[in-house]
Amino acid sequence: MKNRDEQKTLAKSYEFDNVEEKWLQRWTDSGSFRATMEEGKPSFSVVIPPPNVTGVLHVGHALNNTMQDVLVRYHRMCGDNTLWVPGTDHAGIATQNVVERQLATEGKTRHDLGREAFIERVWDWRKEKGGTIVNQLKRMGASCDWERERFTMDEGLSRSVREVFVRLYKEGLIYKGDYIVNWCPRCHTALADDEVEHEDKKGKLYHIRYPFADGSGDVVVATTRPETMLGDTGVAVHPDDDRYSHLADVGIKLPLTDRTIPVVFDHHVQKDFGTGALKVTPAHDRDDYEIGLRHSLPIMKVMDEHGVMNDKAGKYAGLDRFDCRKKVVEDLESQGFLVEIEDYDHAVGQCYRCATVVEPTTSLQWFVSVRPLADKAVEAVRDGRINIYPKTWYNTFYSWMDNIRDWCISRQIWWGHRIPAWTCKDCGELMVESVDPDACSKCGSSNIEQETDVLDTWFSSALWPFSTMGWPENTKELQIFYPTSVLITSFDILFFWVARMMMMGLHFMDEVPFKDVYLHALVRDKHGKKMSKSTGNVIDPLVIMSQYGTDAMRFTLTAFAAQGREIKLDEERIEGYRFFINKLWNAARFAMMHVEECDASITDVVNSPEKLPLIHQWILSRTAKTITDVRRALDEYRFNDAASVIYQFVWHEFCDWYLEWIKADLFSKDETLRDQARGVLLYVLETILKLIHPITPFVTEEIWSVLPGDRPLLVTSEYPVAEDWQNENVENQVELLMGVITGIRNIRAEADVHPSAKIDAFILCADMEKTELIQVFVSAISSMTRLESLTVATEGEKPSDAATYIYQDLEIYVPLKGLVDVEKEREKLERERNKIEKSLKQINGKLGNKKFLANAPPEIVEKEKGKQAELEAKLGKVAEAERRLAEIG
RNA sequence: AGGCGCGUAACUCAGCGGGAGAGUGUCACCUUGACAUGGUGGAAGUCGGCGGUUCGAAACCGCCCGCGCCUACCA
Repeated sequence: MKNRDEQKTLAKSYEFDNVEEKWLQRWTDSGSFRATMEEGKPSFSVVIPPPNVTGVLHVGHALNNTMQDVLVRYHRMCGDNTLWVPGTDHAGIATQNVVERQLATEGKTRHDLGREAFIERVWDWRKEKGGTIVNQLKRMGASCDWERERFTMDEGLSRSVREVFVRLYKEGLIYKGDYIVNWCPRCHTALADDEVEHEDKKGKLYHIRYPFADGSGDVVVATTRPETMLGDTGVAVHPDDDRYSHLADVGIKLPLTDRTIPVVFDHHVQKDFGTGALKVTPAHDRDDYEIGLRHSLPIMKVMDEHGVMNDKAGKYAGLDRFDCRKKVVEDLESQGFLVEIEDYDHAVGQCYRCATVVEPTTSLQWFVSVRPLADKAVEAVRDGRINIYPKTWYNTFYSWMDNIRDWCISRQIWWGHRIPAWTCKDCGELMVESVDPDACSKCGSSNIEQETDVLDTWFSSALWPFSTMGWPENTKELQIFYPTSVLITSFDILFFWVARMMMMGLHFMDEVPFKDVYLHALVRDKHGKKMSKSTGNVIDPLVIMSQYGTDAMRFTLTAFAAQGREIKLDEERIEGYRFFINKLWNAARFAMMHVEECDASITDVVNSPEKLPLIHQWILSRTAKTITDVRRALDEYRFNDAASVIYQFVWHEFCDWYLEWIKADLFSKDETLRDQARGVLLYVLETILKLIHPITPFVTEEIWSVLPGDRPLLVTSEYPVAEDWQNENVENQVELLMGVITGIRNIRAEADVHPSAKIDAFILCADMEKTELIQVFVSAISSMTRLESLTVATEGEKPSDAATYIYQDLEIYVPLKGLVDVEKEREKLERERNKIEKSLKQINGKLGNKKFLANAPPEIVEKEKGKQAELEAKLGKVAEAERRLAEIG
């Protein structure tokens, strides 16, 4: 695998540029990301949330795909049949808008081209620009099976869409009807409820006087949209509202028109809002529409699809809806109907694609009856076939599903899956077929016409988990990889997408589309603000990757991905994690100095750890623990925990302690000691590389490639399995030695002893076992604390004129030959004593409390007693040191 | 209006019933045979407030104060 000429000394610091490019190429060339489908292996599959084909990688994508890639790489290394399906979404309105804008620069509209030519133009655009986001995902190292890339408009997926539509129609779950929908006057299309975004806006509330037809009085109504009054077909009041009970037979003379409209009684009206009277415009308001239905009020549309007033608006015809509003208000005022204008903040619905104010309007649309589908989805979540992480989303999910309305799936645009429905122009028969018909199925006429509407983009993405695997064919992929293992996506498309996948998957596959759903937070700036171009606080992952390297970005995102919290991303943190990558790099560089010429089999020494010196047993114990913790964290989607466990282990255990500790052995003339050190060192380094590879694939693969021996690529190596090496006794012993070392270093630092100055130290400890242990490690301790000599005894003369440090029941003394700053030393001891006394007081309080002794579990009581004894011993030592200090002073 | 979430060291956050933690920053000292993108040591917190449950609360419950987000048919 490795060529001789590739072997090189590792550079002094990690330079990612060439490394990243190189490995992207090799992973691809070696087919490492290709899904395997071997018999008898567990399978792990993920489908990517398909980014819009118009998309450009933003930090949300970066987070989402890092998380997926971490899991996918982890499971691939675990030996599972692993599939990650990549692809993009045709993004109906968004893509059409992009191409329309392009046409606009040529002074054309899509109507100039006509439907077919326009669609061709969109395909051209896609061929040219549609690969952008895919290439950016590749650059991140996303280990998708790129040969299986799908597009929601490609042939296979379009077939699935058509099949689903036809089946749902034949089952009676798709219907066509004239209903009120959200209409975008700019996009000229209907929008689903969740495609409308609500934003609080400052508006006005207009109070208008509606006189009775018989001139006997009037009623005042309030509205934020006075122009819609032209379409009013009634006034509604609450049936129990005494103020209006006499109006049953009185008509209303609608101002500015010559129409008379009835008063109806409806429970929907809030008695205490305004005057308790509501104007009813069934054609332009969802609630009014429903009131209208209940009372058989006529539906009168006064606007066209551009949001311009139509003939029904009388003299206002031709005015834009907002101009009309002004004019209507003027006229009402001049004719004395306007009572009052009040400032009023309220939520205004806007198109999620173009932010145009949405106009609720009745029109002929296609709908899915979602209730039966939604019930199945809810059931699957309730009985645990689908788990949602973090748990907090269950409530939101259920309440949304309980209130779900039929889904409007038709869109009056051109780019998308055209609805497979034909109408016979002769007999009016409606045909919905999976194969294009050429004649009417009823009268045989060939004078038939296909529906011009296309389907909501989310209709095709709802099928994504099975359509990408070849449905409706029963493919091997479906057998092995469906249901997928986990869906990782942002919470904001829980309903747009996740819920609909559940419905479609359960309905057509009779099985959930994924077993787990992990909903991650949105990435915000370091102050918690939404990133936006206008605020200028956008963190661009492409810039980050160039500046800090892809691994640093991936590690940062992984470390930030705690469940259920918004992610505040701070560029400084990315820099910090880049230092970590460099730290790992240098640790490897150091290791290479010692193992470069060795045979890879030197790691065999770990097979009998009990024969190894203590420090190696210690690092192997810690390694086993780390493997266990990382695996568990990844299995439970605790990405941040996985990252921090690794960070802590690599930096603070492997580098800070282990590498420093074994230097002596590595340079030793004793071959056994040296080879043991080399072997364990190489083993632990290999394990670390494997452990972190899913998070930081590039740097680990690079280091791996220069390690001794012929080795397959890291990306397809086996993920570490924890051996039975955890050893509490070993860890306690090393902990004690570390305490001693820290104590001596502390004395040196506090006493301002120059780091290179060699000094003597004494340790007194009554515990035989401990003193013996320390005896064995005198040389290691001395070299790590730069001692001239270290004397250990169970009892003996306490050196005078010495700085002191108390650790457990040990007294550590460093004689300073008149250099002891008595005052400083006294303060230090006092601080120490205060600290001990404080905790001791707490513990004594507990142990003196009968209720505590009676109620607390015995092991807790024991633990507290142990702590008490330890603290008392330590307090004794401190007191003694203080006494001696007083003698000197 | 309802729902959800968050307030822990200067900053960003972890911990979510048994001795207050990490990273960054900060201070002091240090180019010791991988790393100054480094090492060693230190300082730093009434865990938003008030009550309650408990032998024991940063954690559980209630209320309050601040801050986000989502949903909603008060026109």
